[in-house]
Amino acid sequence: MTDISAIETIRLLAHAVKKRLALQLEVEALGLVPMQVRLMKIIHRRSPCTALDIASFMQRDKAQITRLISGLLEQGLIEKHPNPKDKRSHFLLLTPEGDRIQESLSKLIGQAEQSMLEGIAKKDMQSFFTVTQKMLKNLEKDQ
Amino acid sequence: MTDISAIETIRLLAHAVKKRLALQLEVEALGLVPMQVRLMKIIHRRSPCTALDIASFMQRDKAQITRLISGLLEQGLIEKHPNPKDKRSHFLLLTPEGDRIQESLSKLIGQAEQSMLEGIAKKDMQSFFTVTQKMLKNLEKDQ
DNA sequence: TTTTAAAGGTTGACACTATCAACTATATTG
DNA sequence: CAATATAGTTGATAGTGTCAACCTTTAAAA
Repeated sequence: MTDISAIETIRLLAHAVKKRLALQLEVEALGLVPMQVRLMKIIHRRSPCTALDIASFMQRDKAQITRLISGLLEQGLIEKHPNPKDKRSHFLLLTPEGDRIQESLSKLIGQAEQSMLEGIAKKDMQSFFTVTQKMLKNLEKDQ
Repeated sequence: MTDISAIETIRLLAHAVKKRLALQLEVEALGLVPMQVRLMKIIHRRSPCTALDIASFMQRDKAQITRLISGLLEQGLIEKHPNPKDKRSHFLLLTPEGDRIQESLSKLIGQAEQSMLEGIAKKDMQSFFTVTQKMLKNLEKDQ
């Protein structure tokens, strides 16, 4: 079927990415689900980082993020630190073990990304990011 | 958080699209789930169309597609016709009611897509399709 | 200063999405 | 003709996702 819409293209691409990375994660057998890996990346990159920050960035329900965080806490991959400015909230940080796993998975995901981008010119990727940021902005406005 | 990866961009975009369309679908109150709407579009566009065709196009498990099809059959939106060449298989077609709903939803989704693409130059969209097709091809090769 | 409203996070409940395995009937291959 | 593969179905289960209600804390309003 040729000539599919932008929306359908985005869906197919996202699903292909998801399957590709789920396969890899299964191979690593770390007992993590894909969403947890994403959280670890966010916690790694952003400091300080709260559940609300994550929910906001990923545009997900707080309930879902709370559950994913619980799982990571149980596995000793992250820890909670009190937020000095707000007793309700806590800062999330990777433990040494969490950091090690995050690094390792990041390498693998980076490789998968490189593979996905093979043969695509840098300027085309720049255009891709410009376009997708605009799409996101438009979708945000629609809400 | 700036400078996110292509993979994370794709995920965020797909989720934003999903939420946007799920909201709209809820407003229409048709008793359909988002995946069923996608199936109806595929059945509308492709003739003949089998469960396998859909599973293949969407890269999903046959079991999932079978269940989605069941739901659409129950709601009288599609019907099965025997495949003269293969007794195991059947051709799927929209009923008049299904066609009407498909047309109606297509208009709405088209509008949502137009809204999402507002302010994006035609040549940039062409580049977007070129890039995403290449990404899909690369991901396929990886499997 | 007190009252009211909102917010950060949690828990219960439930729906949607998704895959794997095993199965039956049919088609294909050797 | 026998063996193998396939189209679709069903059972089972996991992952994703949201809504509502709640508690404690913070912020805003009176």
